[in-house]
Amino acid sequence: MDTVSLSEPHASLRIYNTLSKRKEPFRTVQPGKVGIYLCGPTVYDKAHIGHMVGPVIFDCIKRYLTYCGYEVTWVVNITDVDDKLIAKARQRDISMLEVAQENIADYQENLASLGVDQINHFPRATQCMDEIIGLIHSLVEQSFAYASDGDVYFDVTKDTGYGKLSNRSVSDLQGEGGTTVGRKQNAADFALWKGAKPDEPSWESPWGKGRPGWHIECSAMSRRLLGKTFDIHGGGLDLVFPHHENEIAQSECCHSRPMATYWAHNGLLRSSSQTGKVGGRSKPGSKLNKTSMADSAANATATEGGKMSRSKGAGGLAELIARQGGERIRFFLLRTHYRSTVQFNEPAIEDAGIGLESFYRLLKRYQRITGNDFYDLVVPSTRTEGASAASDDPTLQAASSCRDKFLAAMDDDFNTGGAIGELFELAKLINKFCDESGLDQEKGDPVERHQDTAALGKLRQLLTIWKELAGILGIFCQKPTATNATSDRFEPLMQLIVALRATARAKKDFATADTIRESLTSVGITLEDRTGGSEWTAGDANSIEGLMQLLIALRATARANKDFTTADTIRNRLEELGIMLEDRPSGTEWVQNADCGMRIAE
RNA sequence: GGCGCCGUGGCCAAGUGGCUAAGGCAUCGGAUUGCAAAUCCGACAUCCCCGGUUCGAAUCCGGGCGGCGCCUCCA
Repeated sequence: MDTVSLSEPHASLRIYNTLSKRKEPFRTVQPGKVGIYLCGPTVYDKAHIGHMVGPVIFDCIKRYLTYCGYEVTWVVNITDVDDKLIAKARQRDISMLEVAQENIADYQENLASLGVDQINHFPRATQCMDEIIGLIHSLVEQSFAYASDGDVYFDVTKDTGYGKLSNRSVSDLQGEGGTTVGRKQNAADFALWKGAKPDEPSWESPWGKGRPGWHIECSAMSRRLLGKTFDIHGGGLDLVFPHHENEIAQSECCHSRPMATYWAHNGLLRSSSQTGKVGGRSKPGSKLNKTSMADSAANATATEGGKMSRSKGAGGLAELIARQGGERIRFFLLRTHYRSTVQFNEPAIEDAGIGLESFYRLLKRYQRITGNDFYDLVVPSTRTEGASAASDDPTLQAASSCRDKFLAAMDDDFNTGGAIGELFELAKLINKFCDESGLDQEKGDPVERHQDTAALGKLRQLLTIWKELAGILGIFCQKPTATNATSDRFEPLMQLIVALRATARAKKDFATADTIRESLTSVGITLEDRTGGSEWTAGDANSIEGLMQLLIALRATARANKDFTTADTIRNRLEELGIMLEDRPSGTEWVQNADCGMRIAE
């Protein structure tokens, strides 16, 4: 086999290679360019969370390589022809194409939800038939493959390197057979082309009508989009054998060149019992828990333990994302090194979400102090650009050290878990800086405000570093869109409640103030008193009813205390929002005008 | 049976030969707060067991115990 000369190694980046079973310095086929091929799904059914592990880590890998100055092309293939697709199409009485189309849409929506947006090409097997047939033809011509009764098989005995990826020998594999044993010359031979059975989707070929074997599409599509030799080939650990072993056999025998320099395999997800606790406090009166319970039937597979797979009924990724949010799931997956097995369960995702929330509070703090939006910060897009000049400021020095450690972790085979540790460290550093510089305090004195200018500049620098690093992981890149359908009502109601509470606090009526806060807590809203006023966390769809009940109760108390000013304030403010209160003997009910008197409450 | 992976505090999880074993969650103290929340400070592990190599090991080697993956479709 010909050798391919590679670029000089990157100064610090190392990647684990399944082929050599060790970490290697990173070199590329073409200087400054990287080609990545990741094996995507067979789209016979909806995606499950296991399908997201590879895309999420490779999304980070591409971001990181780009950040390191490489021009990266990333391909994720889609297998849209296979036995299971055919079976599914028959079962549903639609075409194979339709089955594929549906599940591709599902897959891509899920990717988008997890922030995976770096993929350049999604080639589909059915759209690459010419390349596939050409490749098989070449293998037959070179005697690496043989036609047999409408099928074409790859002859593993002709490939001297066969088994090098998965560390097996051809003789080890000769015990196997399978249903096609009669047509094969060796038990370990595998199909490149399968002759069509009646009523199966098929394509014309020199060997008659048929369809490609599973492995050949990847050899064909990677060659078309990335060349005969490209840099990184990825996929789940379960694809090492036979899929990737066979890809190597096909491509390398055909081209007499290495197929890929690095073979990177992500660990598999395991579902584990939901009863197994993974830290994480449950919020008081949390609606999260309620939802988890309600959906526990849908997650039956997650309670069984063992490997995730569609054949075991795993699925419902879209529902999981709806429940947990894509960012949490992404963050959850990145907490663990990509080659490790991840125990997957919802409490663990919620646990990851708690950490994420502390980051959001930091961003909010930045906004509160500076009046600027964190998402407007412009960050360095490359590693060299981000390298800060030496500073004698201890805080900036410490931040720079966090950045160095973060990058060192990423350099070490994309250790996102270690990198996230540094993100937490940096966040703590920034919070501490805010605490110590007293930036949260309101300054009336112009002299003090002037002193703050330097501190504010420093704060901006610190957040910029934080955003730069978070961006490598693909988190906190863009402002989350407020999706709360109730937010139109929610904000004004909260403002009213908080104003009522502020009045109570001003009058040292702490009993009322505390009642209000506790009531909000039980509806899932946390109130935080700041120097400039109270802040609150977003509620969910059910919060509105809770807020209304709280207001009704507050008004009732005020009326009982003959505090008609407060009672009327509540009613009048609500009226301005188009909400009418109706006092009935059975209690007060509320009606939303906008909905033509349709009662929302019970 | 063949090939391979893993076992770090209550839980999750970095670290793979040498400063005080990252970080997150949880817990317990303290600062702060009207009280909280948030934030900060502090406390909390000698790394499954045994043996070996070494001046020195969680980190290397051997053995054991335990968990898991692939060898059939699978990310």
